[in-house]
Amino acid sequence: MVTLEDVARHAGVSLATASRVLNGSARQVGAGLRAKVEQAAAELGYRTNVAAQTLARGAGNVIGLVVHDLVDPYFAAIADGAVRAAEAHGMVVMVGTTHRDPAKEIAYVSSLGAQRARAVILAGSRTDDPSAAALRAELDRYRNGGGRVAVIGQDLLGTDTVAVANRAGAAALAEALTAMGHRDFAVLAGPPGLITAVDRCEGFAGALPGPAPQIVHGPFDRDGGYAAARSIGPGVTCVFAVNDVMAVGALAAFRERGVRVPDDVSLAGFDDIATLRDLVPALTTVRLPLAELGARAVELALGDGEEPSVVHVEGEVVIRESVRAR
Amino acid sequence: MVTLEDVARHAGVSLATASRVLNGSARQVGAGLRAKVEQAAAELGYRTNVAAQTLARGAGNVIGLVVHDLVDPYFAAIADGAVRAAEAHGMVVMVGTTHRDPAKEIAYVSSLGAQRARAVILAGSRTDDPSAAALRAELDRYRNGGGRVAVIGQDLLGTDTVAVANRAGAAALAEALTAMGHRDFAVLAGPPGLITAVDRCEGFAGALPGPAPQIVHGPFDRDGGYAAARSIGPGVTCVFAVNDVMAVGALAAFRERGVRVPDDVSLAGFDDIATLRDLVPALTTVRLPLAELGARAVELALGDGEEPSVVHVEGEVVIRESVRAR
DNA sequence: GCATACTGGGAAATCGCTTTCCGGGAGGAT
DNA sequence: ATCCTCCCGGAAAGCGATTTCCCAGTATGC
Repeated sequence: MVTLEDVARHAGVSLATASRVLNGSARQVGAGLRAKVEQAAAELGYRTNVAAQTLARGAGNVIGLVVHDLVDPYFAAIADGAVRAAEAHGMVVMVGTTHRDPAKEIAYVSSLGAQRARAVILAGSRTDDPSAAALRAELDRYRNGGGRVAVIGQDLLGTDTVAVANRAGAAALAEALTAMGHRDFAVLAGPPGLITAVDRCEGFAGALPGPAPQIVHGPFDRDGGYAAARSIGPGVTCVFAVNDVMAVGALAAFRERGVRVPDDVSLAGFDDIATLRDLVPALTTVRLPLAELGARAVELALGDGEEPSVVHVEGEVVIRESVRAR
Repeated sequence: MVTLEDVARHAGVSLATASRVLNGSARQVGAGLRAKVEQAAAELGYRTNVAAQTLARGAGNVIGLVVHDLVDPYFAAIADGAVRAAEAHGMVVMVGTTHRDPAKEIAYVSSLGAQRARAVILAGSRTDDPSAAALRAELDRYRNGGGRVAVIGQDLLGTDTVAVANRAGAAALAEALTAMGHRDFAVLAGPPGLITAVDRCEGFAGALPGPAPQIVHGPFDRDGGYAAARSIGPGVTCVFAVNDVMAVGALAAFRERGVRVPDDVSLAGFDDIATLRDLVPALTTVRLPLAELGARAVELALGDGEEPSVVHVEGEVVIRESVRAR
């Protein structure tokens, strides 16, 4: 491998000068030497050793992104946004997938700390269980080492946050559905302890003028929606799944049982994942700018680093065929 | 940050011993000292500085994965498999997305080289255009620096490869469709220069006993399928899209124009992406073990490194509702 | 014309870890 | 008891950059 020293020798300058030319520095270098160094680097095919650079500088160019599941379109979209934004800043993204295991989330933060990652971004909502304390401890340690942390979702870790208006979005959806004549709702509410799920569920229920909705708990994924939909009691005219992948599962369950959407029951989700586009019927949902969430988190984490700041993002109700007025 | 030296001092041993205990080494360390070091590390909250380790060892624990688009379920599934496999080997994955720009692909390989990444995995098929030479040059340079390269798709870069039997899979599909009574086909063939697309198209066409299929070229993504489907001529009873996302687009186009699938025309894709599961009608396709592709590529790239080896993966025809016998 | 910046170049000290090499002590064979 | 191995601990030389000083040369202010 060609090292900086090789380049310097080849160009007939000192190591310091070569470094200043090739890897950016506050100091200026004269045009003549600068050209010589650049040419030498090109001829030799020099490539910076990022590990050495990271060691010397004390900070790397890696941004860590921790998601639950890359196959879930929700996280895929966020990751996409994050990768693009990182790229624009000359950073590169390392992804970890936890598959909803809090221990793995902690392990990833720890590993990213070891990498001296510039920032870590946590996507995917937290539960309120005891492992949260351990995660917080790990994050604190990471930050004490000079790292930055940004969270996508709820503002509860005391860090930079891209906060999603889950309650408001769900409430707006509830109002829209009510305005279309629905009164008897079921909510596929996800896991009882998952903050995002709880917020959406409560936001929705709180905005309902009529009777309290039927609440069905279950996993936060497609199969969770599928299972939950099968245990909805009678008399419901409209079902709200707290995220789109659950709604997709619910739709499959309805289809299998011969329940027609929207003729027999209306259905709405939350997130507006890309794959909804080709679903029949098209799914009513609350649109979130997913790629933007990822990108904003990156910007935040790369920001100047004063007080932890919170960016608020709102959802927009999108009514599609899966809901019919009563 | 607490360094290894801090730990060594705290434990009253030398740097070398601490290193051997904490970061794995061929050499043994006596039980007494080992315990002291471990305790000191725990008390101080020591965390290895990976950058320093990489520098000293000359090889890091990063695997680079370059895909076209994380939002495409095909790549998401591959990435998921790769991340899991990497994790099992104590490695971590850095993803880059090219959005089908060959220049970006090269840039990522270069950047991964600078990271001293242990291996880079290229997913997403290549074109046969001139930039291929530049990519090859960059890959060679990377390998000369001691890196490993694995490619998912076609065996044409002279590296470790997870080769997909595109021709055979498409041929098997053609036979299955023919056996169901179809004779008049259209192929949504993707871009003319894209190897994967060409292989699937030719494999399909070559296995057809009847007249040559109608070939419609277009982009390799959902919208490409949508557009291509709209320009299919009359008389066709069955359409083969060279990948699933294109088939999904085609389905949307048909639906909009009132063409019923499978009543008016049958439709098949290739890949068996996860999102097909909730499509109506369920899509006939050739199943590829996508996550496994990613995982196998990682194994290959981490293998002992003799001759470049090629793993062959076959597709399996899966007939679903979107195809009807004639 | 002289003191005072200011500019750009280079020598050398880090950064935190791995690993080679050296050496002392324990154990086995003769 | 002597000699040879092993075995394991430590000192120190890198790994490839960045950055702080130090310095000479030139520009600036009066």
